[in-house]
Amino acid sequence: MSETDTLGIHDVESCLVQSLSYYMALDDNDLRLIEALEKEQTHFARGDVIQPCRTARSSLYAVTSGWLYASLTDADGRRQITRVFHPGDVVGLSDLSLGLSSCDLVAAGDVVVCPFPRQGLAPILETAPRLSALLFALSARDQAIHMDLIRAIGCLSAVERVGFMLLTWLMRLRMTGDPVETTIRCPMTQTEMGDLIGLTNVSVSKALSTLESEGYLKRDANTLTLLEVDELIAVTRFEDRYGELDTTWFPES
Amino acid sequence: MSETDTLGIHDVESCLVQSLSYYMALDDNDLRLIEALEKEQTHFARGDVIQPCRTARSSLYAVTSGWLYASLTDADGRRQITRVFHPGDVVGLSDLSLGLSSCDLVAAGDVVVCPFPRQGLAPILETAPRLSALLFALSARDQAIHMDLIRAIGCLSAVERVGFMLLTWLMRLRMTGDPVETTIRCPMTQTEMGDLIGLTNVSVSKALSTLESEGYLKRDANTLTLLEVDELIAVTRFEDRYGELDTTWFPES
DNA sequence: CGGTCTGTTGACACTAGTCAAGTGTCGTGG
DNA sequence: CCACGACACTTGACTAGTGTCAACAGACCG
Repeated sequence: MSETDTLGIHDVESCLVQSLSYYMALDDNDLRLIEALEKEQTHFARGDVIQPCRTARSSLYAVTSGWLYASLTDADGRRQITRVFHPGDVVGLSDLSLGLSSCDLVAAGDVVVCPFPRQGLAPILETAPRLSALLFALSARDQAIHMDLIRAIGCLSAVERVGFMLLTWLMRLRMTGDPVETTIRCPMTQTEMGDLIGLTNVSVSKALSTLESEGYLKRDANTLTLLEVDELIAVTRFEDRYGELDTTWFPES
Repeated sequence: MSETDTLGIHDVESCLVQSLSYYMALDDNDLRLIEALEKEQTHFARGDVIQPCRTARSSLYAVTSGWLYASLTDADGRRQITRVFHPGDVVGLSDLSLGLSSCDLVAAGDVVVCPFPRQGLAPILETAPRLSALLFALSARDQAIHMDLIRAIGCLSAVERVGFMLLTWLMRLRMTGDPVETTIRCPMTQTEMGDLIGLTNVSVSKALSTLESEGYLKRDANTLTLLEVDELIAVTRFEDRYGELDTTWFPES
């Protein structure tokens, strides 16, 4: 199931450093603080519950590789996925205010994460105002992403919702990868996709077929290639939240 | 439309102080920093747009009185309300990361807010680690609230969604008011309610009638009284996010 | 080889949307 | 004081988009 190792990470460029420095220059103190968060790595396999719902004082995680998601399952079996995380993301900011975690964290594929306790944030807040501001901004961006999802589920048709989901993933993957990429290697099943955007697996299947027949999409195994990105953006009224981060209000370094 | 005054706020207990000190003891430095955020008050009337979508370097607001909401209107007229704010809430944290604001901010009734610029956060981050942590935790709680809304729109029936919405408001109002209150004086129209939970005004009307006929609810003008709170919580699988805030990870004072 | 999981497709049901008519309230202006 | 329009809400008839159910195909694995 899972395995913990204590390998140093100094030989590889830290995924969290890469992700955070995308937005802001990090000084030596920032780097040391971030490194402290990533000193432990844990592996999970597809379907593993990384952290169950209602965990007390839940951990935070920096994602090193793979996809994972936060989900909530009702007593009657209905499941809602509220957020999908990719390498470089910080997981768990949304539960910081809660004594018990609000979601299951589930590995969507094979995953490597670096868990760290909430107390790991205290030294950052005390000694690194700019890094604190960056984490604050990332928490804010998570909110913007949630609001976009609310709009998608509340306002868009089934086909539009699926297109929206694919665009969200593409723009996120472009942030830490090739900025003109059009292909997504997606480890999630159609049932999981449906649980994310409020549809059944059947509707997802039909929507993907429709997108394909209308020329927006090419499929091959679990690889999805978007063919008409700009048009899809227009149809779904998609807004990219990953491209830029406003840092003008941050404290001076 | 709107009116700005420069009255001191020292004579009345600040709504923001009241709301923040509900969770954490504030020291003199904290109080001075918060006071600086509330030095200006602005009034708006029902329907006024407090701040339009795509505003550059959007302001933050502390809500003094009244309800307001964040909404997004599509070109084809569909509108999604993503969040409703009440007195004591901090508005705008979700747009901190964005150069242009993602939502319209609209007054749901007559409203008094204290606007302050994003730069107002910098001195807090630099000199008040515990207050920074509290704001961070509030941003996290906003996320938890968004995730609950996503679940409601994605998983619940029309009647359940309306019940969920009423419970959310009730628990929020209990936080800064009477903790056993069961009555909500709601300034929002049924169309606005529908835009919040992904329904039409017609469905909201029918759902409210159903809740009333099943004994969950009593209505009188725009006053709503919940009669079977515990049962409604069970039916909608509602989780209260307002009761407690985990402060155990905060830096030492 | 059989079992499990994922995805596809078709028939049908049902929830919520759409449309429309009508009521009640409020504010304005004659 | 009443007439009028604007707006919020209610109710019923009908429609349409997804959900539900079921059968089946293909991939993978023990």
